[in-house]
Amino acid sequence: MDYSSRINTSLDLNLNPRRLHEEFPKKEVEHNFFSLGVKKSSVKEQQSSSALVEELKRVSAENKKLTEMLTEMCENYNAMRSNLMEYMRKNPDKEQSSSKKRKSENSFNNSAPKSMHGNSESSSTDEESCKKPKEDIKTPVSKVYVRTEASDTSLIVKDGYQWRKYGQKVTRDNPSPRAYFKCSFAPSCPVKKKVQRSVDDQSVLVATYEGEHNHPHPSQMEPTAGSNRGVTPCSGSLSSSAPTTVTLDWTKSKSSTDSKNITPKMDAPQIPQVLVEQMATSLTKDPNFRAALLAAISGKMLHNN
DNA sequence: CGTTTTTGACCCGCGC
DNA sequence: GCGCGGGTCAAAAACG
Repeated sequence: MDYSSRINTSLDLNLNPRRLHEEFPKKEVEHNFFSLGVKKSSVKEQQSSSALVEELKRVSAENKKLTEMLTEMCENYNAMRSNLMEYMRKNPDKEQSSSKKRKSENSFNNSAPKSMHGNSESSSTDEESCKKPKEDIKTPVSKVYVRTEASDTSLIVKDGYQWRKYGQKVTRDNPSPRAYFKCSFAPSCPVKKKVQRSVDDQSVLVATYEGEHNHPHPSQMEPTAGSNRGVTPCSGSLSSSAPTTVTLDWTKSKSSTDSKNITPKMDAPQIPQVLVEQMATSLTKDPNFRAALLAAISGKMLHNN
């Protein structure tokens, strides 16, 4: 796998034009890269590191922009879903006949908005919320679609929590096995997770979360600046509505040196702006993230050389 | 040696 | 009541 060719720190969000190459003469970067381990302080190196800080700021801004886009997208999705609900209410007999419990795994394809294509989109199964009112109130269900390498056979979805596998089954409607996990971070945590490959796209893992964590997120246990309560954002507000769905594409971050430390956790579609900024801040403060970023930037530049 | 994973057995709800 | 299928249990194996 070509490590450096896959990492592009710019997400082309039109935040800033790519001015990296103008600011970094290649030799200087190379010098900076190879002298990372050796404590040397030259004027050039300081310039390079300040440029790196600039780059870091740019990436942080992009990250912020991304989360804003995600929030906006989720809002659009919610609006679309409510439209769909309204439509289904007006045309009840058209949709009702096929609502069976065992079709719930497949149904996201049928109810997905037609304007989207590919498999990076996600939609909730409205029928789930309609068919199981009791359970929805008690145990909120959310779905996360994770794109992985197709060759990767492990049903592991890194979401920052600690899971213990307690079962695996081959279900009727999907040839790939479904794995059952319990949250093992706290003994009393009731959250369960089911992970199964998508029928349509074997490279997509479908993780279904049931319940709410009754403990802080492990990554937020460490002393960071005033994290309010340190609980997974917004999960409580979703308990009575349809299952939440989020799509993540982790295939690109997989080559990162320490991607598990920056695992995105997106249980909720609507992320408060304060939280977004906290996430961005904590990312930029994380030494592991900085090191990984540094390696990625340096690797890309060396590759371009 | 403690923890986690594997996997067959078992339980339970649902449809016929 | 019976069979089917999803979900869970628990003993054994694997792992660190």
